[in-house]
Parts: sequence; structure tokens; C-alpha cells
Amino acid sequence: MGDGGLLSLSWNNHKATFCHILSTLREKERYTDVTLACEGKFYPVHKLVLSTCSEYFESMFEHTPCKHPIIVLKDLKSDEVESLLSYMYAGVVNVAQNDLARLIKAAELLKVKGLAVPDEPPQEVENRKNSPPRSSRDDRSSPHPKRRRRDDSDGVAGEQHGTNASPPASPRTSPYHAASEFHQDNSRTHNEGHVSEHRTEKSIDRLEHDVRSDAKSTGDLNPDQHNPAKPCSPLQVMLEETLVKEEIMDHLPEDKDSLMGSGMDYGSMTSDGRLENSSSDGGTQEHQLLSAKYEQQSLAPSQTHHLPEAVVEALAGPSGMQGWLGGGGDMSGTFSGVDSYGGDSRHQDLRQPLPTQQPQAHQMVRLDSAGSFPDPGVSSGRGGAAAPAIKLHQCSHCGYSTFKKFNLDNHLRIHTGEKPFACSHCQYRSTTKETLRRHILIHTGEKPYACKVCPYRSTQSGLLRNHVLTHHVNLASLPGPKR
DNA sequence: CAGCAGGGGGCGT
DNA sequence: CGCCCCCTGCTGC
Repeated sequence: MGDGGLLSLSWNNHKATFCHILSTLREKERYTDVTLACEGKFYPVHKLVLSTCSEYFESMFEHTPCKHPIIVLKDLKSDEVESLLSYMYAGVVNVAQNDLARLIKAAELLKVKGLAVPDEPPQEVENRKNSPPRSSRDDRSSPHPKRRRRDDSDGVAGEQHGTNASPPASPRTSPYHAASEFHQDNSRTHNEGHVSEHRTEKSIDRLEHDVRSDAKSTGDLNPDQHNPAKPCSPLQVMLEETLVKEEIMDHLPEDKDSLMGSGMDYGSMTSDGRLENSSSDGGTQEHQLLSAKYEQQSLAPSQTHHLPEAVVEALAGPSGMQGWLGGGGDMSGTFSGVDSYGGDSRHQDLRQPLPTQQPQAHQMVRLDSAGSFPDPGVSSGRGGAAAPAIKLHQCSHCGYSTFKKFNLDNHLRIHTGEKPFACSHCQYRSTTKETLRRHILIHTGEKPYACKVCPYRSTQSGLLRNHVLTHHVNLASLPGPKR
């Protein structure tokens, strides 16, 4: 600029103007590139703004190549979301005293700067491994003009890889918990995004462990806050609160193996359900995996014992599943994921999208603890050629999930200790009627299962089987026992 | 090894 | 929901 001296041009109302424009853009839904869904309501907003005001979103977008993800906020009220958006866009929000605590809590979940997290002044951001420096508020000083912004997909995609790959110290990087998103624009080189979650207790345990250690070791969960003192990682907090889902895009990958090979790591989900970066390619298979499991289930019943776990793992965790918006804003095609094991009474519909999804569709995941999301009874039976619609019933006490409500009811008694079925012959009580029925055979002396080879009889088919295996396994005629 | 019981899934009604 | 089957773990002989 010049030789004549340095001139400082100042836009006096820059801040106000900026805020106003942003708000206007939001109202008009112009340039919005992410949609927040809460209690059935949708809020088209800008990644830039969310990223700017929340580390949580920043991290999320960083790992979400999707052009227009839909983030489902669970356990947040729509009014809280509205207030937070107002706060983020306008820098101010009016809230009743009574609602303040709630709002703050919501802000904490989303790590909204200024409300829940100390507003970080532009500073050395260099140590943030995963969250690259981002300019602070637009009107603030921004030392590095070139800083990337996260509002658009390009940057994000590019950074994502670099980001994840770089920090040796923090192999798993996904700072955000509870939510995970993954998408990819199918128009680009990678195609799929995926979501996955693990629900089994085992998995959860493992994941939690991972998360914690990650948080602890890398601190990248909260990169900019450097909260060494914080006793428990913010992750834990968000863990069960916010779920995000993401959708997957079609495609398949050539390397299904990668997924399987990764040991179902699905991009390493962390306990909170966040998807650790499964880079863009590991995730693809989620769907396939899923469908494969379903098929397996229907084809080989006897081997499906662990199906739920597997499905769960494949599906989701706390965060997510993938779904598609059916055409035109219709959410019916949503494939929702399992949400965090923290929620209760969760019932979710799993929908498997057809391979032909509209490329542009938003991707989203939904967690509806409230069932708010439109989940019309879209159902195409599970075995059908079309997308299976299954209602997943999850135990609020553990990671157990089942597609049958009845099973869940029985299962819940394990936790409640309730044993409604009493034996009329003794003091025995059971949690399920079936167990009692089997027990009563002891008293009646009935042994329905008879060995064809010897006089042996048993009350349980499994016992007969074991008997045969140990005594007659060499005989040609295995039992065909029974009743 | 056999007996029992706990948990769960599949299938039919 | 009911019934049946399967798998698994524990216990006692």
C-alpha cells in the first residue's frame, strides 16, 4: 500500500453491521450451510457463525466434510437453541432469570463462548492441535488474515486430513463428543460419510476409556480453553447430552475391508459417541455393514445372538446414525442412529437408506429422546428389498438394545430386580415367564427333551444337546429329540 | 457332567 | 405376547 505512509481505514460500525447482516442472512436463510434440529424444529444457520462461537461446532465441522449437515441436538429445548442462536448471531439474548440456568447449561453443552466458555481472545492458538486457529469474531483483531474459516466445506475437508494426521500425540482427535458427523459430498473424491456408534456396554466402556484418555492426553477436546484444571473433561458432560448424527452418502467403497479391517473401529468411536475421525474412507461401510448384519439375521437366526450388539456397534452410538432427508425436506427417510446410552426410553428407528440417495440431501442423524423427529411409520420391512425400518428399543440402564419392545421389558427387570413370576411350588421367582415355565418342569418332573439314543431326558434342549455331544457325538443319529 | 437359571432372539398368533 | 430355542455361566456331584 503505499509509499505515502500507512493509513488505517476503520469501519466504524463494522461490528454492528456485521452482526446485522449475519442475522439478516440467517433470517433469509441465505448461505446457510448447516441445519440444527431440535424438538422437531429446524434452524438453518451458518457453520461460520457456529464455529466462531463454539469450539464444539468448530470441531464438529472440522470433521464433517458434508456440505450441509443437519445436526440434531438432543436434550436441548428448542427455545434454548433459539436463544443460543440469537446470542451467537447478535451477541445478545434476553432470557428470563428462571431460564438462565437452563440456558447456561445448554451453552455449556455446546461450549458457546462467552456463556459457557471463556471467550478466548485472539492469541496464540498454535497449540491447538485439532482446531486450527480460527479467527475470532470477525471484527476482532485477527492477526493472521489467512486463517481458515470453517464455514465452508473445502477448507474443512482439506484440513481434516491434515489435522487428524498430524498430531502424533493425539491420534484420535475428535474433540467433540456426543456428536459426530461425517459426511462427504458425494461430488468429490470421497464419497461417503458415515456414522457409527457402539452401543454395547463393552464397547461403551472401551470407548469411554478412549475418550478420557484422549482428552487427558491431548487436551484437544478443548483446545482452546486449556483447562488443565478441569477435573473432568468437558466431554463427559456432553457425552450424553448431545447427539449428532450424520448421514452417509451413497457409495461404496471400494474398500470395505478397510472397515472391517479396522476392527469395527468405525473410525474409532469414542464413548461419547463421537466419531473419531474415521477418515473419509473408513466410514463408508456403515451401511453395508448394517445391511449385512440384517441379512445375516434373517438368514441365520441361530447365529444372531449377537446381532444387536453388532448392529448397535455398527449403527451407532450415542451419536449417530445416518439418515437421509427424503426428498424435499421430508425426513421420513431418516435412518436414525442409536443415541447415547445415557438417554432413556429411547426408541429409534433405523432406516436404511437406499443406495440411491439424493446426493444433495442433508445428512443427518437424529436422536430423539423425545421422539420429536418425524419418523413416520416409514417402514419397509426389515427383510424387504427396500430400506428396513426397525425400531430399536434401548435400555436406559445399560447398552442393551433390542428391536422388540417385549424383550426390552423383560430386560428391564434385570435392572429393576422385579420378579413378577412366582413358582407355585416353591419360593422361586423369575424375571420372565419363560424362565418360570422352565423352572416348573423341575417340580412336575417333566423332561420334554429325550435322547434318541439313550433314555436320557432333560428339561432343556440345550442340556440334551450337550448330552448328545458328549455321549453320542459319534453316532450317526443325533438327537432329534424332543417332545 | 448334569442341572438350573439368566438373558436373548425367532416366530407365530 | 407367548412359546420355543439358543447360549452361557454357575454349582454340585
